[in-house]
Amino acid sequence: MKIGELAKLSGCSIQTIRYYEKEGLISAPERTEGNFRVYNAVALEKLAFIKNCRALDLTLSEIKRLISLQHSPSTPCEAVNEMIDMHLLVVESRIEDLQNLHGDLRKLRLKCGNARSVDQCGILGELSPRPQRSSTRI
Amino acid sequence: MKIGELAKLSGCSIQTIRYYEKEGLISAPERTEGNFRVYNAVALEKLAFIKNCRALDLTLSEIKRLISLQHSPSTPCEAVNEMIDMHLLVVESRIEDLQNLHGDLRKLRLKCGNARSVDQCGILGELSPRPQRSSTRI
DNA sequence: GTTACACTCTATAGTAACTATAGAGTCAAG
DNA sequence: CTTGACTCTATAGTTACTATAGAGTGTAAC
Ligand SMILES: [Zn+2]
Ligand SMILES: [Zn+2]
Ligand SMILES: [Zn+2]
Ligand SMILES: [Zn+2]
Repeated sequence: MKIGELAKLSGCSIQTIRYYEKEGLISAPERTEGNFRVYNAVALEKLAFIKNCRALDLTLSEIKRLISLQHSPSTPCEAVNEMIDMHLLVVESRIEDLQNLHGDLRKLRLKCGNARSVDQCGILGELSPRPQRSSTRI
Repeated sequence: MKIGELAKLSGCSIQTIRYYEKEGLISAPERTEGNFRVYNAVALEKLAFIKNCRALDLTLSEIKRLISLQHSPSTPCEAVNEMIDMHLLVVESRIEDLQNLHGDLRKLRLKCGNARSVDQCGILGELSPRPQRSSTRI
């Protein structure tokens, strides 16, 4: 099959497939006489693997590492476990950051009601630094 | 003050300050005879405003919009409220996505114990498409 | 006066993972 | 033989910076 069909079957765009090839995530396929790429079912599996990994938000370089690990099947798989563990930590800290952000945004949202003018806006007022509203200091 | 001092006081890097100027978030300051940028306290306040907004993950173009709103102080501030509301929705959906991802990663992590070889790795097995393990079909 | 040093200037390239073109070529059908 | 769908390469754009290179500025010591 040509790249268009592979794109449809895999759910990756044509440009993404060519990009993965350029980045070394999939191997360069055979070409027709007219220089068109020709793929087989194996290519589709490789793309599916990459898609699964991307759905877990693994980076392309992590995926590359996994692929290269697959090329030495008898080595221990510890590195895979570690990668997932690291990933879990990153995701957890991102969630925490976003939850803090969410709290900040909600507090900020409460600073302004409806139908004020820009210079009276509680939100903009909160975002602006306050040089002389220092009633808390003597 | 020159850009180095502003950078220290504001917590933005020198390059970031110049970048904000190029992007139109802060106005181009006066220059010395030797072509050095010269700032005053107002510039510091503008940077503080931008920093506050960035801490809430507002994009530079959203911040630009807020700044331009501040230039017409008597218009209603509805757009500000809407921006924050939109932002809350985006953050909420990102959190949800990440929590789903977290669940997926944890489930995946359980697929592999310790000290297997790469070709026996439960994680890699799960990430790979399974062409003939179709025991669920007839 | 010159030399060392810290600072600043512009312009450019890099980051991640694509997306979107431009302009040229391929190939089958009508 | 032309139309149209497809493909090719190469390049630029996305976001919010960061990191250079190479040149110039300004001040203080010697
Ligand atoms: Zn990772
Ligand atoms: Zn308001
Ligand atoms: Zn937003
Ligand atoms: Zn494993």
